[in-house]
Amino acid sequence: MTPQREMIFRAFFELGEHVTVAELYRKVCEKNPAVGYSTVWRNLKLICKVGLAEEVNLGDGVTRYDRITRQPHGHLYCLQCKKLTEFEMNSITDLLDLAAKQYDFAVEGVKVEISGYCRSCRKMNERLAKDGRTN
Amino acid sequence: MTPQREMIFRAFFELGEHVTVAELYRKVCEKNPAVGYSTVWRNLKLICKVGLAEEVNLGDGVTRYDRITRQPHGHLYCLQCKKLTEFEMNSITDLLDLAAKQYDFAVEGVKVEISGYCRSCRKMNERLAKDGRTN
DNA sequence: TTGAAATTGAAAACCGATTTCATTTGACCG
DNA sequence: CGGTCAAATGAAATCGGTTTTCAATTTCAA
Repeated sequence: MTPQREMIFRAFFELGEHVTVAELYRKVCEKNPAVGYSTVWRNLKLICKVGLAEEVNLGDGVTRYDRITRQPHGHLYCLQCKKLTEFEMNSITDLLDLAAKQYDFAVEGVKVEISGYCRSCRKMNERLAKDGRTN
Repeated sequence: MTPQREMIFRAFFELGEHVTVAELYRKVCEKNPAVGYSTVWRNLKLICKVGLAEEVNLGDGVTRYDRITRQPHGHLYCLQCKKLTEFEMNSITDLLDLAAKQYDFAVEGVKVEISGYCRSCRKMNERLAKDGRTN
């Protein structure tokens, strides 16, 4: 266990969910600017390999890393502000397991992503639309 | 409507689901090798923009394009043979809509991916394991 | 303490996605 | 029919995140 590794692991768990390599790298640099980007990347991969996190891919070009929590959860991804919100998914996983069983498929992981528009972005859009009309 | 565009649209719908840009490009080149890769890419994007397909991201580095079908469906992704299988998802989307509603989230799209091991890969692994033991 | 194995940092390589730009083409209007 | 102009194309360059390379350093067990 090198000091870099310890620092990276700590920083990862201090940060919230959905961490990117760049974010973690920035965080680690605050403590020790000498740590290399590739070291951060490799240790993030390691965290996944030992089962403490998993990669999340939203198709926006960057890989995020999610702590693996006791509760399976899905993601609400706002297409406008890009914010990621989690929702609990207990009842849904049962259904998914059932679906997989029909194909004799051994489930390792489940990813559910709902994309759309969050409340605050919709409100903002409504306001902007109104302003637009009155001008 | 240019001949390239028509050819690309046709080819996309002739190919099965989960098409990559490279696959479509190859397919189009069979008919007309003069068509450029970027044209294929741009038209694939266009197909998405007009609502005939959507991007699928499995985190393996390449973007796939799925025809939008009447039925919402999820994906079974075999971690070993990389094969993608679809499963019908009517009852599940109801639950997901419900979950989104609790966050006052306006749903645009839903993606469900189950990763794991398909039947045939598991069978093969069993066979290999047995062979290993008897040697 | 010592040597093998693991880890690190900097830089380069990689690779799919996307953009640039000069050129061609299609659609529309008179 | 021309003429024109916006849209589309093809080749090549660029972009940006990911991953690898490699020499130097560090860890750790014996």
